[in-house]
Amino acid sequence: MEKKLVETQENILAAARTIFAQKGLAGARMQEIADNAGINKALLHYYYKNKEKLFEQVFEEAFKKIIRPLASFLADDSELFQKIRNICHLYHSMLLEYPFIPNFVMNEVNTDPSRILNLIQIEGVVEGKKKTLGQIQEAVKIGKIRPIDPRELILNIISLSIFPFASRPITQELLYKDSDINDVLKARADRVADFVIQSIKI
Amino acid sequence: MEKKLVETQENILAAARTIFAQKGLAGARMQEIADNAGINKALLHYYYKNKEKLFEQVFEEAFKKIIRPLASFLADDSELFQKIRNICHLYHSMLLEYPFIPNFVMNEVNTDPSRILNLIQIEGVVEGKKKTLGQIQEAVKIGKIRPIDPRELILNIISLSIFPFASRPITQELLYKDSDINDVLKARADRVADFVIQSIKI
DNA sequence: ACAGATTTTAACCATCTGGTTAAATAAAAT
DNA sequence: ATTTTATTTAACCAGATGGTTAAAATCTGT
Repeated sequence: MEKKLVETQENILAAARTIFAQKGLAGARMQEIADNAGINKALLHYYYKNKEKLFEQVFEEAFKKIIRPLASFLADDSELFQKIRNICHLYHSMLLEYPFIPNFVMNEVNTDPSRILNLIQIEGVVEGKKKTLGQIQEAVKIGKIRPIDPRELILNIISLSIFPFASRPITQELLYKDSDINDVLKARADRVADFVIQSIKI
Repeated sequence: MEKKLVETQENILAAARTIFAQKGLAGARMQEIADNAGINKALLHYYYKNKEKLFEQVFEEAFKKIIRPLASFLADDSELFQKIRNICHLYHSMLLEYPFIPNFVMNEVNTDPSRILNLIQIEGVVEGKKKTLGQIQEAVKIGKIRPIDPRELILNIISLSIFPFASRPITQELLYKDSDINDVLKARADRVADFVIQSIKI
């Protein structure tokens, strides 16, 4: 019994992820989510009281997928260049599996910024941040890397890792019309890390 | 008479930009746009037959604001490093004025990718592209810059320029909670150009 | 076979929303 | 002054949508 219960729930969540990611909270239709999950609307409401509750769960999952690689990076004790390679790989492997996440999260955060305020504290981001900002500052001081604002370095790494996924339809049409952009993105983790390291190393 | 006609129309468009950017096509309400424009719903429909037509105009404007700096870059005859500085400044000054555009465009393109297919051909992007891709390849060949796929270089420049605006709410909360992120973004054009050039130059 | 949980069917409802209409007013152009 | 255009008011409508309900049917563990 447990099995079917969980299975149906997972069908609903998978459908909700697809529809919400494509159309957003306002554009998604409960009927379409039900269809996509292979059930009917009544059963959908039997599992999730209302659209908002279902959305919250999907959004929270997605947001955590975005914030976790960053938290890992900030808490990582490795040497700086290795850390950079690590986060690039974390983001790229996550985004190849869930390419819809950046757009989805950024869009809903834009619509209702208060949604993240509760979610952003958790996951141990705060503690790790101090450590890594200090590590970068130290690397600048001892002449291991060029002078750069640590926050800027982090922002650059994230921008290079995430933006190509968020902008995929345009980027594909504009730059990779002939080739397979998925292969491009697959190979990109190493390239991004090299690009960043090349820029800061002395 | 002309004056008032144009003024009302501009009020409507300004309101539509605000509401559509915040809530998307599906989430926007015609009543809210009318309120925001200081008119009533009947008059709004007197100017724009329906929501879709109004949205199309707003979206087209926004998309052109995104694509034009890129077209400029691709058509630019300057020396490569100067071109990179140029596009970084173009994007940053545009986005400081219209910070909502990246999110808005990426989101709606994601919802309905066919929307850009007509818009992407125009603006002389196609011709310029060949030129700049060749220029970058030549720079690699003569050893002016490190080996890099030209499309990748372009994608990196755009990622670094646009992503921080698209992700502003999260970035602000995460990295720039104490400082004013607007000042950060204002100073960023030069920093991004330097970051890129530093990475590719030999 | 029985009890309890899951799923379907199918109808229903209240509300919201895009869009319309028609008449009255105000403003501008002639 | 008269005509034309812009704007308001206020009511209305049809369709979509989130959500509910109740009864029947199906499944599952015991």
